[in-house]
Amino acid sequence: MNIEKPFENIIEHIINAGIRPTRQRIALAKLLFRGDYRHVTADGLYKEALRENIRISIATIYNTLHQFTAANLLQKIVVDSDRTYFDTNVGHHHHFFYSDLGQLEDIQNGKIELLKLPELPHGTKVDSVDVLIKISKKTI
Amino acid sequence: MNIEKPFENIIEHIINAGIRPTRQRIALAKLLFRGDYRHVTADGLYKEALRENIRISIATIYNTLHQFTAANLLQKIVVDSDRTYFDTNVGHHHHFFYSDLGQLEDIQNGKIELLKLPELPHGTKVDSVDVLIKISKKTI
DNA sequence: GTGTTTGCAAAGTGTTTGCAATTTA
DNA sequence: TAAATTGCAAACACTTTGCAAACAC
Repeated sequence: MNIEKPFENIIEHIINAGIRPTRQRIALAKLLFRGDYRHVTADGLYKEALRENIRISIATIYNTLHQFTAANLLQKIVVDSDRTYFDTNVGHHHHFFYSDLGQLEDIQNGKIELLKLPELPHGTKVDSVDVLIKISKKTI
Repeated sequence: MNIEKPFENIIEHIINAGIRPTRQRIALAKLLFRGDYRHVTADGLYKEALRENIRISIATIYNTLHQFTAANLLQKIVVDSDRTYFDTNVGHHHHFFYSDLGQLEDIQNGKIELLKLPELPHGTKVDSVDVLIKISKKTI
């Protein structure tokens, strides 16, 4: 059985990433990194923080999301042009997007495979390959 | 050899789509549908129109792009959260995105293949499957 | 003529920024 | 106490909207 000290681990986590563990950043890290992978938007995380009585401004939410992203604790996902999503799963993987709900869901690695990549335009290199499967409720 | 009347064809094109061929819409359609497939942004198309001495407002650019999209003359592509791209190629295909340049390029059909799609969450159906390959200039 | 479309300016949305006050090390 | 961070309000970029004037049929 694995005895954890989740709180300290999260602080270590962000310290190791070279980020000063301020009250706000610790609070957000606790929301983000305690448990399953998550997909959050700035506004969603802000509301969640308020609900949990974390005193924080939306500016700090944005700052923190970007710092965490720069430190590779989060990954930015582009799904629709209205809002930016951040994924706590920074490994390489693809996504379902529930168009109806505006919600992202990871596709397990290995559940999808790209056969045959096209040849790249001359003098370029691949930065990322992303598959996005948009889904919606089936109507009989 | 195929003798075309591109101007009339374009008008027919939008009339067939159930869109009234106003001066502005014809002008934009001529920019968009005369020749190779294109990827445009609202602002890019606006500047291009101004350069060609087409008197039009940015509001009308947006209206027209949306009407054309609703009529399936254009397809919206989500690449980055700062701007919306519209693709004159409405067939199913995937994209390269030059991160450096903010430019989209079609991947020829058949150049990429998805092997194995994941099973969908229960009660859902696929609306679209998009592959986006971000590329940038190779630095030796 | 009548209903549609245009263009302007104003409003809206999500995000970023400048800067004084606060907090961290 | 020096340097980094926060939070507010203002600024921003892109997009949408309300409405009177112009246009298409």
